[in-house]
Amino acid sequence: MFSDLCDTVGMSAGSLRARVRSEMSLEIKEVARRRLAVDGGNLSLRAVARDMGIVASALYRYFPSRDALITALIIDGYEALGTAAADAQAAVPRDDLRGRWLAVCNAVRTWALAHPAEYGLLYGNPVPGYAAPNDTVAPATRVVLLLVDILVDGAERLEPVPTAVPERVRTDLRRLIDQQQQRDLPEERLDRVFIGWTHLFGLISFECFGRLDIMFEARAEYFDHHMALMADLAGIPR
Amino acid sequence: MFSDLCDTVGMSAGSLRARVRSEMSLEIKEVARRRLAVDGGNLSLRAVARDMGIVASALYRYFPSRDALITALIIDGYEALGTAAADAQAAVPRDDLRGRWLAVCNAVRTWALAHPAEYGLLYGNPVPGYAAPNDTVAPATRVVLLLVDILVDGAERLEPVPTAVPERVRTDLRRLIDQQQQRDLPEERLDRVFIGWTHLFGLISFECFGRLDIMFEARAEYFDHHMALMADLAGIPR
DNA sequence: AGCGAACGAGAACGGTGTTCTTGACCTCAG
DNA sequence: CTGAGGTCAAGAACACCGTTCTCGTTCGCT
Repeated sequence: MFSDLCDTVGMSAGSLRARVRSEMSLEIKEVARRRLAVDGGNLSLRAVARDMGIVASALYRYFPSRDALITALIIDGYEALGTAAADAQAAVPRDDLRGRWLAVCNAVRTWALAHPAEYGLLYGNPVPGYAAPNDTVAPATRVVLLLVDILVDGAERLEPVPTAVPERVRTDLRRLIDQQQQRDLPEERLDRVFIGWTHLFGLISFECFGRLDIMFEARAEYFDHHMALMADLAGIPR
Repeated sequence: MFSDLCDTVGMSAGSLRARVRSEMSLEIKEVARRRLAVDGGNLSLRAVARDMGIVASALYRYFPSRDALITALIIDGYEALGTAAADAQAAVPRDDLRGRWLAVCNAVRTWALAHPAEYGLLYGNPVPGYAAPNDTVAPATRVVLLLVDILVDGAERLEPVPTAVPERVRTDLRRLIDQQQQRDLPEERLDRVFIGWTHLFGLISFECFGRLDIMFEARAEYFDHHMALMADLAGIPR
């Protein structure tokens, strides 16, 4: 999206100017991520600029506003998270459905615990006054699509799942299936994916936001236990 | 906690001063809640003061800092949410276990959708630089305790639940059971309560933070569908 | 009746995001 | 090779923000 910006400003794509410009954008985001990790959710442009030995207004050459920078961080975050999950899954044999399911879940948890502030950006409170632009919805779907892939891949080996899904919910599911061109995915199976997806991020948010701190010590086992149950619900054989 | 403050400052408990003081505190919180509902997560003391026709520094007579005001709002929020859930459950016949379960879940969802900014305060990102004081943990447990109550009340009518719970998780559960003096609650049953509890807030956070907006239209049915499944998992008979 | 505490106003400090102007620099066309 | 135009960082400025402090005023209790 910011490469677009370069073009609109009238810089030829491969020019040296454009290269240092994009490197500068990368460094700004990198420093911002570090600040985010240190300070928590409130990102200060002036602090980022200070860390770079630069004045705050200079950042506006690269990002039109603080929200734009945050948006870029969010997109990068979704992509990093999606990549981490995809890589973890790729390391598991393709026919080990349960292994892939748990690998994805654990990768998401690991990434979230390693980048709590970024995770909060992605899955916590919407930033006030800030409406997530459409650019964020595509990267945001990567994790759930990974889960879908697992069930599509192993379709014939899955255990049957109850078909009782409320009619209007089934309609929504049908629409989503059509949008994603996954014609051979039954609604009740996608339903179970969404149940696992909801639970995955519900539990990680609880852990990441500190709600389990005083309750559970064996948080890794607790997480695996939950996600194994979700795999059961999705009909993934043991 | 702020009545304590009054005492420490040296005001006799029932005095007129103390009364107008506590009324003032109430009004500040009320105005702050309205601001929160309008502006979203970022609460501005100056805006609150402006709404009250008062100067910002005057607020410091009643709350020692912005964090303290937010803490008060959080505690009030937990209590309002807990009360809403308890009231909804009380309106259902005591032996209708599933009805009570769904009533609690729906009450939480309804409250969250009616007070999204407050819900974000309670269950979203931890406020940056702000560590939840211990005063908030007790009110925060009310909802899950309501769910526990349902299963304890109907213990003999519940369907059996798999006893396979990882050892270290079982230890955590055992400790929680002892802390809450619920000696007759099996670990695997409490486990299922926590699964439902996690899913409840996971799904509501998704909905409240807008993650379901473009995916599901039948959100109420979707929610009921999920929570009914959680009731199944907890062994609540149909 | 008078003392002292609580109060609200206001100024001040250091922080924030954002805008605008200014001057230096680089790149490319003539 | 020179000049024009675009890009850049800097800095001042503006309007906010939380917080602290000081200053009269007010008001309740003894």
